[in-house]
Amino acid sequence: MGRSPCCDKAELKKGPWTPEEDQKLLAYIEEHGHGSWRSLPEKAGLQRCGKSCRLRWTNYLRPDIKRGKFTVQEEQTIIQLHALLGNRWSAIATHLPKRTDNEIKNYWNTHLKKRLVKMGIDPVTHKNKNETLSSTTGQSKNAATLSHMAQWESARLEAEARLARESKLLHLQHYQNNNLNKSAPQQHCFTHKTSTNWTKPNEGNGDQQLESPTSTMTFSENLLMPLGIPTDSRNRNNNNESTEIPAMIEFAVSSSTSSDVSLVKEHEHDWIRQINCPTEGIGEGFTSLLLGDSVGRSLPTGKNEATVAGAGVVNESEYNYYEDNKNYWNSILNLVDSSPSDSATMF
DNA sequence: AATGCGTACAACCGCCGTCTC
DNA sequence: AGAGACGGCGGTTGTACGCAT
Repeated sequence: MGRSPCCDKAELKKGPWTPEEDQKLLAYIEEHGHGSWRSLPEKAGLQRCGKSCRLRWTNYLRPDIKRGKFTVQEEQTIIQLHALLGNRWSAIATHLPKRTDNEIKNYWNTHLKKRLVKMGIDPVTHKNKNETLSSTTGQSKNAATLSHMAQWESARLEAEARLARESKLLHLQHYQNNNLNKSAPQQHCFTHKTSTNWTKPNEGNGDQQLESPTSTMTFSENLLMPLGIPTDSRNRNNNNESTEIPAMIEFAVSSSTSSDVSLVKEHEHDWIRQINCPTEGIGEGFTSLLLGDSVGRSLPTGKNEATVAGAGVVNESEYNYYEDNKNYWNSILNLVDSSPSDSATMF
């Protein structure tokens, strides 16, 4: 019954990884793929638990990780997604290419959360704290709205997970069919072209030519497009103009099976309807988050230039970015709520 | 120069759903 | 069927670092 224990914890090393350990892990995965994490440390000559190896790989050594400062756009995305998903870092990370859930989580806790608090925004509800305190009757509605949003997003994630499983199976079958003649079964967890010049994630120019479809969810490349992980997030509209299609929209458009759609549809209208009512519920808080002083450093006021606490001056590109974001969320709402009679404009 | 404090982030911990035997 | 390992996830902690005093 069951399996043998993962590792003999008594002899395992803990704490920070040394460059030598990193090198061993990298070299092993480069050659063999990670395979079973449980057996990896022994094969790679590491005195580490498999779990520790996996974390080191996924959070630090993976070649497709972008490190360093988060851009304003990334910050906005995190805030927006956090408002929608809460502390579901892995889900948020799937919409931020090359960022790990751990990194996003850390960044939220050390930067964004504090920034929102300073601005008087509740980092949990994303509502202005004054509004939260003043509207006791609105609290239940807010909770209901959040609940509906959570239901909707849960349904979406459920469908996403199912699709991932199905696609993984398909991909595995495809891989097996194409590799019957190969002797050693290799993990296809990433594709790495430069086999000799590994650079540590903190090094290099951030545009390393390392191709890897590996996300924190370890999808194959076949999965990235339907799940909206931007292998190429550019899309064309009717006028053949390049437009940024939000990841969630891509997902909704291209990957939902009929059952998935119905699953999602069960929940979507309730909270969309509530979001459409701008005087109550999360819509208000969210709108104020995006329009008001919360992320004001990238938003213009009525004046030529706006300076916000610790933020600096808003320039034209930032204003355009705001406009993009406005369109982003309107697009999400319009797409999700596909009924032509309902125009889901919240900004 | 020494000390204290705050910040950032890598790494660990524990839980949970899934999978394997 | 069910025990137990695996892998993923979110929360928390430990520690290195920078800055102020």
